[in-house]
Amino acid sequence: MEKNKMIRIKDIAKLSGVSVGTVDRVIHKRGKVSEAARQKVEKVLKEIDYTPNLLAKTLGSSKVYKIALLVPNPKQDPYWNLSLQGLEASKVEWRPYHMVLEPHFFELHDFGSFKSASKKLMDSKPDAVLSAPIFLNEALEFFKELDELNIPYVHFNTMIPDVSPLAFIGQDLYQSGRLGASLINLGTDCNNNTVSILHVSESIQFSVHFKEKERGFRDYFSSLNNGIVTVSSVIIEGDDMKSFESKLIEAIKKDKIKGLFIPTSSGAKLTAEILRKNKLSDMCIVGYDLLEENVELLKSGDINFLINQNPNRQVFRGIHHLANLLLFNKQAPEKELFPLEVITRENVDSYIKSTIH
Amino acid sequence: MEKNKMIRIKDIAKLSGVSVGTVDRVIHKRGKVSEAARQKVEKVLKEIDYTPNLLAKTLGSSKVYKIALLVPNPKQDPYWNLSLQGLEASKVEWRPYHMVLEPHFFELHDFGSFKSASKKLMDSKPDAVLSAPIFLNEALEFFKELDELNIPYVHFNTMIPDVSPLAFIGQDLYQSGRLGASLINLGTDCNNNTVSILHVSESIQFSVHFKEKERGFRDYFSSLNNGIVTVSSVIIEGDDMKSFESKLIEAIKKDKIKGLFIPTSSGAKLTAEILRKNKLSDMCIVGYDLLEENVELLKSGDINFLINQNPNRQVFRGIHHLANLLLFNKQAPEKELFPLEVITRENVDSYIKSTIH
DNA sequence: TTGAAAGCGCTAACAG
DNA sequence: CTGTTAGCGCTTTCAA
Repeated sequence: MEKNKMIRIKDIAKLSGVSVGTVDRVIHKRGKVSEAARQKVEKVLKEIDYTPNLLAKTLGSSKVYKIALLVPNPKQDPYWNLSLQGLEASKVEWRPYHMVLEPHFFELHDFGSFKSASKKLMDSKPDAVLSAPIFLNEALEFFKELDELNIPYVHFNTMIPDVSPLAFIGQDLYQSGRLGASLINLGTDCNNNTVSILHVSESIQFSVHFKEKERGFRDYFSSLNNGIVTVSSVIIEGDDMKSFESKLIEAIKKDKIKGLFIPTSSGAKLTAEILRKNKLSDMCIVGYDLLEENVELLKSGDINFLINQNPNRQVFRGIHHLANLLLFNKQAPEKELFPLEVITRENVDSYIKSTIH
Repeated sequence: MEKNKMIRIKDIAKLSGVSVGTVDRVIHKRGKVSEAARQKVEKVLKEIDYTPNLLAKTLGSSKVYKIALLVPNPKQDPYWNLSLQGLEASKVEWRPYHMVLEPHFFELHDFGSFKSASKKLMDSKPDAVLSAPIFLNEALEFFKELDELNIPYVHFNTMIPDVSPLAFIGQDLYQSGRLGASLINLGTDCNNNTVSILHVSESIQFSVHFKEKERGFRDYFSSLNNGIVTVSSVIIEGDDMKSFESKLIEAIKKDKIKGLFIPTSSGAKLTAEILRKNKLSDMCIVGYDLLEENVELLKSGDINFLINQNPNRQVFRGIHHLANLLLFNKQAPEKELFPLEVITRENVDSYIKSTIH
């Protein structure tokens, strides 16, 4: 079944008639090898299937790898706080392999703080970077810089154009929108309804993210042929929060809205409070992510579904790929798409209890 | 932040005034240590926080651990085939740590084959066992034997009484039944319906499993106060397959069944085929697990929901716990409950694509 | 440009 | 009973 013995550098050395030192130099391209020796070794390497022993490798080496994280300040937004939990899990996972993980935070609505955070990050000379690509265009120069210095980086949460990270970790946002639509379709009893997508104080920087979800949402309903469902959209801008309530209520009354799709994780709570206050309880609401407040709302029946983006695991996997690259030189898949998890009142506890996930 | 240096056996030796050999003997309780030396070392151990370096440990040791798996023959049932995929993932995960994983199969309906498989398993002298506890009572003596030999074992899939494995990995089956009920409740348009749980050729051995699901299913509907839903149950026994069709159709007609809950992963296909043949399309069906056939049915709209039990990951986690025990002496949690994953036509692809999960 | 050799932290065999 | 020592496979000097 299994190969009898693992092949060691020593074996390769013997086979190619050189010393272990030379083999090591060839494998790691550390130069200082004659053309003749290099060819002999590479010939052998081609013929056999050598996998270095990770244990011996990190035990024998003093090199410490540093992976830097660049994310919005978790104190500002519970969503990013969730993602940070993945960092802690990663720390214990990789500590044995000399991997140091350092988060760098910036303020969501302050480009200046992004500038300075990314500067500090670069100063720390990381071997790799995991980043949530906020401030899209403005941050392009940051990714350029990483490219130039040959520092590998992985993106998560939102896929952005014109950048080619080593990998992207996240969900299919279009499909996420479709799923949200299908859940609302399930939850609203009859046809002949209006449903609406509610954009509540979304950062402009994320427009791609929410546009994709909206596209999926609308496509789902327009491809539905059994009933007439109208899709509208309500937009609540950044400092519009005072008029949020009146605007929302007005739209609901005018369009007879029966279903609300809220693509921001923190929008559900604001909305549910308004609906409750105005005694509008026959509404089907789909929100995002297992924030504590959202879990409450699900249990109390104020909202009907959540779609879980699993930000903590996104970070965990992002670091996994980076570590694998640094340690084994193993290429990550270009895209790792996460499952679109449907959370209801009846399965939410099972998600919260499952520690790992 | 981090401790400056990791503490090594060498340090402990110096602190307690003995040699590394003695420290090693104390730590591993290999005897051959004088009371005086033991006390000195243990005093130091108590004061500092020593964590052995796993890399050095497995590198320096020739010990190979063997974990045996005892599961139904995957060729007989696609469900168990899924679970076996977790084995392959575990193999690559743990190979670097000298962990050998060996499956042992038995036939689902043949107690004799269970006997001989478990016998062979014991003969292979495993260091730990992961098992799906089929043949409940009949297998008790097997677990007794493991207890006596002090071989740790973990159960997955179904929790059984009167046995205390190191850990149980699986789902809350009662809640799973409730979830199934809630999905059917969503999927059937109006109230005043009959819904039914369909027991199709379930192994008697699993009765606990299905009883729990049924209990949750019934409880959900009886706690519902907004509509009158009647719950019936249709039982198709092992060799009753010829009369399956007539029996099912008869029940549907008689009770005006609008929703079917099918707690076996392989039951959905049989049922869906019959319904399609008899042109009964306005039925809400909830089945289990991402068998290829079930995925097809979900996509074609013949069934409405699947609840994913994630058997492959159950195996993966079970082995994870066992390996952690053998390697680090790290205790596993008594129960690891998995999230109850809701699969619909709109998110099924996202689950299939996500390799890891 | 090369080979030899000294670690990395732990285990296990071997003399005392 | 106890200390010493030779590996485990790889990295990283250091001479040659």
